[in-house]
Amino acid sequence: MDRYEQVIELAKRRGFLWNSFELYGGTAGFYDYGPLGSTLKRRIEHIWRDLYVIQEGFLEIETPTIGIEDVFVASGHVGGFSDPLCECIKCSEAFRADHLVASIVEVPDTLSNKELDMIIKENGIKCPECGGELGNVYEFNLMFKTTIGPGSGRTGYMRPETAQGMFINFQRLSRFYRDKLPFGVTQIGKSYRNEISPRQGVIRLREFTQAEAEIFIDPRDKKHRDFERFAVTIVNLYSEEGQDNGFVEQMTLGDAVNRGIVAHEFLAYHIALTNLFLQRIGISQAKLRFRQHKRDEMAHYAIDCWDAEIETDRFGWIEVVGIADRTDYDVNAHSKMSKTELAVYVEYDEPRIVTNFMVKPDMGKLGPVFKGKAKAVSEALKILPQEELEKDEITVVIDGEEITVPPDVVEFAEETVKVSGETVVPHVIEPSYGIDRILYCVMEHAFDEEMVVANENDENPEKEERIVLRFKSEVAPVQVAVLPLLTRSELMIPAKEIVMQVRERGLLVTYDDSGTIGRRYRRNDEIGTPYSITIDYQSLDDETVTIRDRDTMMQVRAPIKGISDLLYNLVYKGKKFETSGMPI
RNA sequence: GCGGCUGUGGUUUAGCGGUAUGACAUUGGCUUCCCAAGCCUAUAACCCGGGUUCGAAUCCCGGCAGCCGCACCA
Repeated sequence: MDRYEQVIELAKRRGFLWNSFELYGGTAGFYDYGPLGSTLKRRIEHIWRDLYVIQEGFLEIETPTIGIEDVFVASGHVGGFSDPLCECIKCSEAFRADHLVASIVEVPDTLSNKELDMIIKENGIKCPECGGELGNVYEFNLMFKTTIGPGSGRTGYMRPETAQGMFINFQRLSRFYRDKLPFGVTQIGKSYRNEISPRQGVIRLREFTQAEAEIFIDPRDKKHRDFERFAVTIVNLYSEEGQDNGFVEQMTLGDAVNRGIVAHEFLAYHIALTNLFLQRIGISQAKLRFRQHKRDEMAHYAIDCWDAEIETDRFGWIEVVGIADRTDYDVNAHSKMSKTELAVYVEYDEPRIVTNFMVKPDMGKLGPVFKGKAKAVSEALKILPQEELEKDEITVVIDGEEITVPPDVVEFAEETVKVSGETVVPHVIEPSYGIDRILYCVMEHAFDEEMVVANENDENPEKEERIVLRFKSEVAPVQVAVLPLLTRSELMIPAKEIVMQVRERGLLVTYDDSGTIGRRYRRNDEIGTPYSITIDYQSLDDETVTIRDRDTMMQVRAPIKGISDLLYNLVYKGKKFETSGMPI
């Protein structure tokens, strides 16, 4: 059994996650989160919210998981979120049609399917595997399609990313932030991709949870005002150059920006923030790196893109976060599709005096002469240069028709105006997290087996295996277990009182009196409960209980009074276990 | 989507033509019991559908799912 199997087996058995629809045989690409998995996921999301929503001030929104067709036409997903596939008639092998013609055409990804078909036939391209005839090129789109409303309805798609919901709300969000760049917005929610053949369990799902931030910044200034905070943070950078030459560099983000490895401060700041988040939830530094997208794999609209990658036992390095500079691509795309200006007016520090050449067609005269074409004529006049307008006869071309305009219908002059700012289409920095993958990595990195002495009092102590999930206490689903040493009412009653007290403090606590104390400790080790409270007969004499630390199995004794505050500080405030009571 | 291997209680595993073996876990109980102890008790399984057969978990076909390889992963 490899580590993946061990983790998945534990996850299934102890209620973290399992394949969906098991009752009916299951379907690949869908997973259920059980009671502990859901809680773990919420805690990871909660820390994400703390960093992005509370600390950074990128407030959260929620938009539908179904989108209308226009949205994804504009975003390019209807046309582009698909690949032209081509199957061999003989051996049924499927190939990317654009890859097949790559040696013949320079820009194969711009061709239509018909063009691809033609090129394949004309050049007699055969199946690279068996040499058989190739079938027609077809598109496989990875979006789930649906119908909105009854009957033929209106086409809708399950969103393939939460991002579009934020872009299309640009105007309202910009107004919410009083039209000041930079501003950010976040969304945590489900996205959907109809993967051809999802494998690798929770690593590649058809329905998955994303946590995304879209940060709208001034394209002319990609410095970050708080960059100092992370300038000395050291991360593992796997740059384009590093990938070509096979090295990963540890360096400060300040150096990375200065040396031009990371495009700019804003992107570097968000690499640091991702680094901080992943370590806070328990990803080990040694198994975390940031890989730069190589020029040819980067989406055409991005300037620079870094993936946070986590090393796993079975799958190697997997991508869990993408941090991209998406430029103004999306905002422009939606602006064009919706015919709405999506931009921010940015005032200059000092107003500028600008001399402009102004053209004012007289619509009162143009209207009666040109009737329906008047508007087109006026637009054409506006873009004419001064020397054309100074001629005795002005000619413009409307729909290929040459039209002569008398000079008296248009006034023009040079005007000096005060310009106090300009409209700017913001660029977007996007950290995009795959929460499900991250959750799996947190479980795998927390998973540990160790050999411990079974019975300390035994003369020849035997070692036995202990499975423990070493979760950071902040993400552990169950935070405290309360265990009466024996199933005796004199111990059970005070134990239940402690449960109530700890619950009041907002901690997730379980009560367990079934089986021996050792078994109950191990049960809690296996689900990663960081602290266990045990009530014994001494508790009845002096109002104290023992607290056991999951990782070291050490115990201290502390008073029942104030135990909930103590536990809260242990779980959330980094209080040291050794200073939490009398050592035993 | 293609090829190979696989599918038995919650988990893991034996059986491979006559309704199923064991382990761990789980339930209830006993025991002043601090690291999966012991004793008693109870619950629980042949992936789904079709075929062959007197009889199928076992053989055959199809489906679904998992693993490995190929392809795919904007």
